[in-house]
Amino acid sequence: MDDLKPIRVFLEVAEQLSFSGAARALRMTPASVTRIVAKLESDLGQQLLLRTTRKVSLTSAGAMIAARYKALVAEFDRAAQDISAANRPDRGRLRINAPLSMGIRLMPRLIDRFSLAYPRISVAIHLTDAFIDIIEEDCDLAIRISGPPADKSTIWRKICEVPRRAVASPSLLEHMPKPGSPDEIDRSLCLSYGASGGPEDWEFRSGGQRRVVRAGGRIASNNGDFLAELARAGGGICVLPDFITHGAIDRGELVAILPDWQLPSLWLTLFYPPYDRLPPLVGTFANFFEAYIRDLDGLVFD
Amino acid sequence: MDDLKPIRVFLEVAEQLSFSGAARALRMTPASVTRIVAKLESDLGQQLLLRTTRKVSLTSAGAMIAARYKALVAEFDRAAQDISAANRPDRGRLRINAPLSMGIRLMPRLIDRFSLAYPRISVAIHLTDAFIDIIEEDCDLAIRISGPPADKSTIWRKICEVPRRAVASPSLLEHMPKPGSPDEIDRSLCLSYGASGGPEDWEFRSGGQRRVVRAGGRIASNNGDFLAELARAGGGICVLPDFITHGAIDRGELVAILPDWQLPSLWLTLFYPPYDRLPPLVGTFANFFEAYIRDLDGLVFD
DNA sequence: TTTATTATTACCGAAAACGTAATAATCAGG
DNA sequence: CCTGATTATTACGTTTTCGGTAATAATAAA
Repeated sequence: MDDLKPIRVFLEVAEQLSFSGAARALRMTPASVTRIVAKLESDLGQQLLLRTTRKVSLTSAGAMIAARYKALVAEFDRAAQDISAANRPDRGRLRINAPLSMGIRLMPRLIDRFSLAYPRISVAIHLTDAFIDIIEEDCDLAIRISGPPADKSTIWRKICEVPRRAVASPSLLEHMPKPGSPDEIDRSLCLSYGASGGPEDWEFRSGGQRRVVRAGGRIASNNGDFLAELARAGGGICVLPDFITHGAIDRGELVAILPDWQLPSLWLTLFYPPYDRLPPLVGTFANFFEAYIRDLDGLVFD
Repeated sequence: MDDLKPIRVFLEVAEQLSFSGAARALRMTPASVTRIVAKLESDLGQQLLLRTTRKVSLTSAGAMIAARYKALVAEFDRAAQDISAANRPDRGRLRINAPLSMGIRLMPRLIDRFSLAYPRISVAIHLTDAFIDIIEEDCDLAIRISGPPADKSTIWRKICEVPRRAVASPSLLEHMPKPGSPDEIDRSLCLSYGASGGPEDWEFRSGGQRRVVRAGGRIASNNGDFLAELARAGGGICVLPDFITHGAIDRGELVAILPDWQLPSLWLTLFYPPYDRLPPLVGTFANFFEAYIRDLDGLVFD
């Protein structure tokens, strides 16, 4: 009832006005053609063809139905062809998810280049800092900046590391003793970053030493740019990726504190939904993305 | 590859974003849904759905393909509905074949009435006196006037008899002795009717007597009206159905000769192609046709 | 009349579809 | 943290369907 094959067989018979001719054209036996057309007629409840052993012709109903189905089958084939043609690495639609601060700095130029290189690929960018459920969200690929991923239900690909440093405004530093070690940091001044609004652990390392500062100040935000602005205004100390702070540092609006102590880098990672095999389009973007980042000079986006 | 069922299943899953939900909606087991969708993905060579045990979502390709196929399946269903709705006795298209002389007199008014009674049926009338091969010609029903049919490859239905008589013009009769018996007819004056142009046998009966006149005059035609006109002009004697000659007889332009001798009537017959079962539309017309002829007063069409 | 081709049917083996049951993974609630 | 419920999936056995071969009846050409 839902099979196009009997319809195709009938159309071939209707065109050739011969069962055996249709059988030859479709590489099947005349017996099959007979059976299939007979079943189609039975299913439709109307006679489509008039046959003697020597002549075949269409009934009125048969002619009408053939015309109708011919157009429909052609449309179906066109759709099937489009669908298989769409399964190519250089055309189609991509839904990309990226974090806000990084997305605003990096993605516009990157997507512009990508779109130039692959004009047949359309891209939808969704920017959010939420820890999205990559499979519930409708996206083909998510860009995240975080620590090494632990989630096993997703596939990820590390692109590069994202160095961070602790920064504060010069004005703030004037009013407090310049810390020589993490232990000397005033924790009430620490602006913590995170979705929960809870405290954040800053793990400083220098040589063999390791100091953890629990940054649970009065102010927290899930947005790095907000924290950077706050720090620039003298509101506290925060730990942020360099790509957020380097502009302010160059202009002297922010100063790196504890320059001899390193913080563990975050990872710039591509997350995939649990594909059985990667769609060609996603692979195309992933490769482009990796190459673009590699060619950047030290993750300085703007 | 030509089956719509996997597509329907996929569309249901895509809509509900649930395999088991789709299974319930389609009255099948979740196992079947899984298998069918998996096979569809394999056939298309692309992943359509992302699934964990708890969440299902569409890939980019899946969303595109679902949209495309949804429209196509809807069209297919519409076509199927149209086709089954067309299988009704009161709508559709009829191709009718009728002989010329009779068709011109009878059919216009008949078809007009028919069309009024069945406004949803469209009719194509093909007029010809040729002995058509009803199955090679594209027609659903043929009206013929002839002797009792012998063809066994067609189905026929006798509607009524068509009386004939021998006629000539009054002027012709003035110049020859009025025949009292068929034997006295001048055979060189006999105009024969027939497709072949060959002689025609006229079988006169009166009481128990029987006389056969081989009408093989100098002039023959396959058109009754032509012969009637020729006879009216004094060109000879011919045997024609009353419906052709009665007008001229009423006006005195033709005169029936040998009024005491009867010629065997022809049959007005409906011929069907070798249907396994009669299409409803054809039955509708056949019944209408028979009733129309029955209500006519002595086959006087005009 | 003979021969060849046609559409059809019966029969049989192969392939596909289906349902049942079992399994692993995930979420909700106590 | 644990239990129960629901999910998608897979394995297995059965049933159904499909397809080819061969035989049959009918027709056209030679």
